[in-house]
Amino acid sequence: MQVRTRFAPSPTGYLHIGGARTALFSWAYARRHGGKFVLRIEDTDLERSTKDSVDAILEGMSWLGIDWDEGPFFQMQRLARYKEVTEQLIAQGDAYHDYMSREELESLRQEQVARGEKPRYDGRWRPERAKGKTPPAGVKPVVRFRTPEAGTVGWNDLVKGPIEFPNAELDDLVLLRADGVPTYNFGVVVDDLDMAVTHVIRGDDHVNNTPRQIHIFSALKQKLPFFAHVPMILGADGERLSKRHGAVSVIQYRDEGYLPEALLNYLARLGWSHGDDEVFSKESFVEWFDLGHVSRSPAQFNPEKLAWLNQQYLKGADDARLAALVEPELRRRGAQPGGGPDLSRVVSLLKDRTSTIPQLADEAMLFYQARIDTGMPALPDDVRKGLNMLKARLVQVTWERAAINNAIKDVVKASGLKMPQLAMPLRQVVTGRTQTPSIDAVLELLGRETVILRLAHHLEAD
RNA sequence: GUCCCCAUCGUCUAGAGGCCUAGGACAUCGCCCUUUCACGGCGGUAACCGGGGUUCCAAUCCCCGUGGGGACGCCA
Repeated sequence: MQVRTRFAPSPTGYLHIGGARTALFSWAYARRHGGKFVLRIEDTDLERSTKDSVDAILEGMSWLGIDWDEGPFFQMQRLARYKEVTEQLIAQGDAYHDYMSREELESLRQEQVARGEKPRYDGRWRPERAKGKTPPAGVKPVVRFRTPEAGTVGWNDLVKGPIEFPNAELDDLVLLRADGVPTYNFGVVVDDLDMAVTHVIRGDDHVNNTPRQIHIFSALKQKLPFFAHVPMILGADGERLSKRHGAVSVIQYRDEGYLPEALLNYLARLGWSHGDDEVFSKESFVEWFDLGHVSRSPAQFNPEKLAWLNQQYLKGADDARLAALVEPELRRRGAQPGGGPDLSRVVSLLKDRTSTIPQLADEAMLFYQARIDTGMPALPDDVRKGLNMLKARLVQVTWERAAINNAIKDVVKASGLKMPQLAMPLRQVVTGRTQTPSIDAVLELLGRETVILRLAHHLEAD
């Protein structure tokens, strides 16, 4: 049997973290088993579905590197098919027309809730109950599924194990709205069947839909796919992930300077594990992925760990690639990266000190600022003297790190200053900062001209 | 309210009855490295929700409680 999985988002917003992880697991399962991964857009919510959302979802997936083999298919282009299946179900007696108005339904629900019952359709238009009733004029009916009333439905969930529902808990769900658009539970079943999906891997929030879908599969006399329900991702406070938790959109992480491989690794590791492995490639993930090691309980999103992972990937990333990501950030900060030292070398020096691209850009700014504000009080005389000595030495020295370092050490010796007494003011005068990489490396990259200029400027002004 | 699911350090997790004095990672604390800050290295604090069973033996199996999450739409 060829494994076929799918990701079926509804285009009502960006691709969020939870959806991305579901997609990732589904994708990985297909890849792991040499199967196919299908993308299907569930756009039957006419009110909320947008083209922009479709684009945003595809963009998010592409950025993460989750590729699909078939699709995207759009449910709204398959209406004829849903109608056809509906008619078959009606003919079989497994579905029927329901003429209840929304208002009637609403008041029924209110009564039920008031009585402490589960709100549900009461089956008043079921064929066996509607005998002799004449449909009200002018009402366009919906089509409802005739759910079995006795017994139980269950399945062996590949993540959660056996799950069972009493049929008495289920009511007759709407399959087709009056306008001929299918509802979620119906569209899913028809599509998963038509697209030959073998493994339905989806979010935990669909567990309650599964029994309804199983009934439809059965009425259609089709074999069930395997179901695997992966737990939700919660915010750092344990609440359901939402906008107020900061970034929840995949694209937002791109824009905030995370590397796609880092987010992918983080998401893979959230709710799934492979022993003690923490940092692993996409290839390893595909090779190792299995549903048996997916956690059964919800996981809290932890931004600190994501940041750490991003730093790991930053450290190992190619300098030219990082330079290309940092450059626009520098421009945004008003710098002209073309004028200063080679950005790749700057990035190489700084990349293991930061955890995101914008932070890297912040650090890199010192190499491209036209003017620096040292914010220093007046220098003591001996330090002034030392810096002047150093300036004189630096004018002549071979411009490379070791020689610069020797010059600094010589001045320390000659001036009687301690290393920190000279090095700290030097750092601050030249970079405007108290924390930088090794000062000799910074000076080398900055270039003789800039260093002398900045030294001279400060020593005169002081 | 009803139904479904879940429960190991603050967080992500390892753990399939004896390998557990419960392991790893993030975070946190301390030390080392160092001209600063990082990086890195070493070490520390920190968990099996509670109660009953089953068993020679339970973090692992069963039951009850508690807590958390999810679902009850002509949304998906």
